[in-house]
Amino acid sequence: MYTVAEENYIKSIYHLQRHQKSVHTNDLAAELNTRAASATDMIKKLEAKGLLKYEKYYGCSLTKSGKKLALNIIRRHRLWEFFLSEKLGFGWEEVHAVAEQLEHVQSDLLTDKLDAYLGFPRFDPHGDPIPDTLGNMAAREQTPLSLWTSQAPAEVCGVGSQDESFLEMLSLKQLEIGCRLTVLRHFNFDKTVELQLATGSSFTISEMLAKNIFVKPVEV
Amino acid sequence: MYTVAEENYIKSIYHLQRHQKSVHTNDLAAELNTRAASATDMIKKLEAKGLLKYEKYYGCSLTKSGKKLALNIIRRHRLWEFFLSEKLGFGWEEVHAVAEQLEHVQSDLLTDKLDAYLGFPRFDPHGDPIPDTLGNMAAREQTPLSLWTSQAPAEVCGVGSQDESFLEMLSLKQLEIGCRLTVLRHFNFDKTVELQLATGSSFTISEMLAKNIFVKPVEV
DNA sequence: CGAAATATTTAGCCAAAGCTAAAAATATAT
DNA sequence: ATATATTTTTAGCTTTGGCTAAATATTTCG
Ligand SMILES: [Mn+2]
Ligand SMILES: [Mn+2]
Ligand SMILES: [Mn+2]
Ligand SMILES: [Mn+2]
Repeated sequence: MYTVAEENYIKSIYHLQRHQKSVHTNDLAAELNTRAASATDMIKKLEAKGLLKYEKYYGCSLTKSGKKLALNIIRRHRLWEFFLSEKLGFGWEEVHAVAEQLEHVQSDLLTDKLDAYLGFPRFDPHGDPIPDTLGNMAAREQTPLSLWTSQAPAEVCGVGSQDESFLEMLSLKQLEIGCRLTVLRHFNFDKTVELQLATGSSFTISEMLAKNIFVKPVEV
Repeated sequence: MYTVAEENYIKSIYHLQRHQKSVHTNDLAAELNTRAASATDMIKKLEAKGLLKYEKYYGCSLTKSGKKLALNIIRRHRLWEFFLSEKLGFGWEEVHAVAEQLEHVQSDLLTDKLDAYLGFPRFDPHGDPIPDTLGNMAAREQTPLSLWTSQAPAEVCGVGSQDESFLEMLSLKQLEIGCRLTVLRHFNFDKTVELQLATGSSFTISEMLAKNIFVKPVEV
């Protein structure tokens, strides 16, 4: 149906659209490690296929059918990540790269059978919600630790990057999905955050790290 | 490492090589549903990469490293077929098409973890042996029913085609891998074969069918 | 406002993998 | 042994998805 390149563009546009209303050529090119000229070309092709709306020099945004396709690709990606992590024993820093390939296997039957086999999981190993067949998914709560001011205990429920070294660092510091902690204080000078794990150990993390760890209130 | 097209050529050449010493351009093109001119082009590219030896107007044959690659692709293909059939509940006539896509996911870690997860299976759902990491696999016994003259009970252990309608027909006639039967007689006139299942029911199958069902003596 | 900087598009390339039609080599048949 | 048929290769074209460099539009700043 769609080429790998087309699917990668659609997925990237979808992700960029969460932050901007309209997706700019340069941002898209950066996201896909390609050049603006190439992005412009592909945007035109995707518009011709009715997957997005495009206004010259302004940007593009997905149509209904573009969004539907994006959600299907994201569904495949996250289901495979869950499979790799849960069934095959991959580390959460390893799954993304392999899922980038697996997400392009086109078979709705496969996707749905995989979903059922995995027990209809609602979140991938990074805490991102998995869309169902219709494209519905859990709303993501993503308060970054950098903005978490409450004294109440918090639970790590997501991460803001798929970077391998970032995820490895989190594992090393025992900061994985589901882990509980309290924020002891925010240092205003350099925006570092001091926190304490449920295990008792406490330490300080950089602003960059704090921005990429999402937490939610601990369920009662 | 290698493109999908390259991998498909290598795999086809490997399969054709079982029958001919040297693989001819036309046969290769037919196998891949493409044209002789395209096959010639790709053969040259693959020779430049050291995967095969090529003599103009004569044909080509895989080098050591070409064979190694072919076995790795076949390993991936058959492991995925086993996964789809065994874990996801696909029918044996459905797995081949999906495995054609999955076989091109390139990650040795994935292949090996999948192998372990599946319990190191030795045969795929069609009875074809699965190569291990080193490329070793069980020898296949493939006496077609058309040549099985013994009165002794035989066990179905392989099929000679991946065609969906063929495999569906076999399921319908209860002729699946592992099934036991005895050959009652060969009709010389039209080469049809009369056989009897372990269930007691007996019927006659066409020459074409008989040629594509492989059997072996029942283990004692 | 107008100049400089930045963003985007266009034009003109390239490589991969396919195709058709024509040329060349090989095989077959009279 | 020559003529015919088949197979294979070559030449030239197409599409997809890249690229660079130049042109054009937009934004920002003095
Ligand atoms: Mn991912
Ligand atoms: Mn991808
Ligand atoms: Mn198969
Ligand atoms: Mn394939």
